[in-house]
Amino acid sequence: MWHCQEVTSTSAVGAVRQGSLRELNLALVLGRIAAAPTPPSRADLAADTGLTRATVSAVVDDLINGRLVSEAAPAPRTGAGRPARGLVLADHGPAGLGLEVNVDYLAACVVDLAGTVRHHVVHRADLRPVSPADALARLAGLAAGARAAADREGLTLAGATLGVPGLVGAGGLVRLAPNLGWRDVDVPGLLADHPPLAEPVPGVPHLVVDNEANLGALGELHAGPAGARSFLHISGEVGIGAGIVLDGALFRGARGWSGEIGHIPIRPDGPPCRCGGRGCLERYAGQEAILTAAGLAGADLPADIATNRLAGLATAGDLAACGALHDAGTALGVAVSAVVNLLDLDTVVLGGGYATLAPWLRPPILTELSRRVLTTPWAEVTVRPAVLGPRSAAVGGAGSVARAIIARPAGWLARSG
Amino acid sequence: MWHCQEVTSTSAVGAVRQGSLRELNLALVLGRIAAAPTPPSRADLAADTGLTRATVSAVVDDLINGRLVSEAAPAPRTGAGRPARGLVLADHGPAGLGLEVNVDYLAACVVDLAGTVRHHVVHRADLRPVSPADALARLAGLAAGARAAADREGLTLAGATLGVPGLVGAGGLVRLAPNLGWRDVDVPGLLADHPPLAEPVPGVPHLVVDNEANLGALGELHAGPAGARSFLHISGEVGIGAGIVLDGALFRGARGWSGEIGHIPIRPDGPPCRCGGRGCLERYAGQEAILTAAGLAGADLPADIATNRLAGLATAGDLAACGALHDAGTALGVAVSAVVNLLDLDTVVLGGGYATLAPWLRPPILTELSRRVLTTPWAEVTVRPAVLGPRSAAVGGAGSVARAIIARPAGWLARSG
DNA sequence: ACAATTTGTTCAGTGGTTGAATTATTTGGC
DNA sequence: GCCAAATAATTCAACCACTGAACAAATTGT
Repeated sequence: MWHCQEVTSTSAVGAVRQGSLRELNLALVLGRIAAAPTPPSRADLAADTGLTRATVSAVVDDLINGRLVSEAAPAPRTGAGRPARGLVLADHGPAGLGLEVNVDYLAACVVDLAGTVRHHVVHRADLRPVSPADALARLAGLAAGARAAADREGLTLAGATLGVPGLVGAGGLVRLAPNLGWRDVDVPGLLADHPPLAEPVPGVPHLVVDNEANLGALGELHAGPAGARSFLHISGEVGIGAGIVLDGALFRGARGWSGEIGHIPIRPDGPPCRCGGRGCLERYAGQEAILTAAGLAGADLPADIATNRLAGLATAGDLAACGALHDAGTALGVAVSAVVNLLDLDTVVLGGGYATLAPWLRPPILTELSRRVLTTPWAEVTVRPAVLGPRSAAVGGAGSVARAIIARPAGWLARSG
Repeated sequence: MWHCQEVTSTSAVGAVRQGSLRELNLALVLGRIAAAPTPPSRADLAADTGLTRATVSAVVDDLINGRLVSEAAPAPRTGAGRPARGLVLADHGPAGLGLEVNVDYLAACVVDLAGTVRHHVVHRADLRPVSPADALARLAGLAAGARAAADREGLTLAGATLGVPGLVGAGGLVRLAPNLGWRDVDVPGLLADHPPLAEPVPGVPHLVVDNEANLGALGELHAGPAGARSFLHISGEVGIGAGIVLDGALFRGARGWSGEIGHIPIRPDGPPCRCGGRGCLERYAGQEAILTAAGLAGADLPADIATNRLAGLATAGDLAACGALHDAGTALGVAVSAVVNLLDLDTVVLGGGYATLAPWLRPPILTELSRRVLTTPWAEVTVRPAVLGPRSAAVGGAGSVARAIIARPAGWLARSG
């Protein structure tokens, strides 16, 4: 008579008109095709979704005609019966364009519906002395190349996402990117001079500008293990950012500025931080702090080179390097303990520069977690490096465009008939 | 050509069958009636939702027949035309039962669809020496009284929610309620001996057991200002818990154990905490810490009496009391800064015992926030006491049952025809 | 009294799902 | 080699819920 069960709060969706039924079922079926480990048949989908086979057939026809799905060999089966036709996401339909501006490189990539990276270019350059307009002009060049590559592959770019290392406000305005030296840069305005980078598709924004750590988290969500629905993705660059994925969706906060984990207070009376606070995490686990403690501060190397050298020293057993990483990991562990106590996450992903340094950061983080997290006796917390490695923002951004189409295929289908 | 806009991740809803259309529109229309500041007419709802007036009429007929909605005087209007008939949530339909077991009281209340508290009983008793079975037996007595009250008012109890000050696992198992002395208590099992407290309604669980701070947050969500969609509700009792509301939904975490803000590390090398960590917030801002600092530790008073006395001393300008509250507020401010940096929340609600102490806690919290939150220059953070006051969990739990029916009215309508 | 206006209902029409029957294509037994 | 069994996919009449327009109802203002 008594039993307990959660009521998942039905998110108040808008008006449900007549045609919404088809829209919803297109999204439902396409989502199942995307999530299936092997190419499902129409019959599998009918059994899986609860729709009738007739409806699934009609829906799948629409998806195939719209170049979102194509037929392939199904999962092998034994026994009698007409063989199934497997359904997979099309490799010749829409694709997402991912862009990234960071302190010492530009990147562009193209990701198709299945999440496969079909094109990826990284252009190394120190962007700090370059004006935002010039940096974005160079980026537009990379984007044009990516578009040509997409055309060659038979893909249609349906939207673009740009990652920047900073706070992004409404309308793509970059409020503050301290390590790039940007302040109140109107990115869409500056990119408007260049030819548009994607076809207009209803429901998919032409250009989204987002924090680099957020996009890294999205990349991890789609490229990482399928079960990971809630996790913290920490991006250790010059600053420390974090993308928070809750229940399979990026959580952006009231104004889109969530994830500023670098300024969580570790020691309230610690050394002052440029943010105005004291004892922020960045002062203990930021790139500068780690390199200084490891004795690599004077070299003034590009970030990725310095990180690799640090990893090399630590592998060789260098005491200063190991000590620096241990201390940084301990500080990270204190901050992550706060986050896990607050949000009850079961997974923490080390991304950005931390992806390379994960072997040394992980043990002290786990030590602090086991010491400070209340629920440790009942539940493990997994700490692992990002599967996409240190430069995941562009891929994550491009993937998020592809996922937007999978989440709402009706927009793409309405594009041109 | 370039513009920026978020793609809200369409949460993958289950199968969308034929009848789902009606289910969704029932929820849509009922939700608008619940959210409207004044009783809307059918025509208002049609304009508001985008459905046709014909559809709205049909949907409203179902809702009225199912005793979820009733007609009332509409908002006054000037000008010509047939007068509208206003629609309000029924005061004679389903209602939620809210229960709470806390350290020094039991509570039961009945909340109707509109969120009105129709019955509320608080039974003061020190529950620490009482066995869980006895405590729940007493609670069942209060619940029976609440059910009788609901019958007298013409209400039908559609579900119950029980709040406890501790970690709740799957199936309503209370893993740990330290201040109550409970460990691995099977609450639904112990309550099964007593007559069921609510009618079975599809889609509404008979009994949900949840953390008291979570329920307080839900109460705040529904009783507080309509605009508050994301906030942190801090419940300061013997321990310090928090309920996190994100985008209008309670965030429970991977295992339902989110909100353990009391064990966020404030000073990593601070005094040891009973959780095994060091320098946890609870050691600086927990009830015991505050009362000790204020010189009220020896009195061994019930929590609410002690809190009121402390507030009295602070009002009178007592230096020890003011200093204790200032220090506690500062520690809270450090922890809240971490949370706001991480989640970018725009509102923090002081609940539980903190509701009474808010006038003294607020200033030091704001000071720390302005110092430590990166986005302070662009965005204010509101810190305010809970509108439901210090004993909000039972009301919040009962309200969540009512909201579950509003979110999915089809279950209630299918109940008996 | 009557036009204007707004609300709410009725009703034929339509889009999309349903469920059963039908066709298509393979395996396995005789 | 042929046929029964089995599974996949399609076709089609029925049905459900929404749509849009016409209509009835109830009030205000001239």
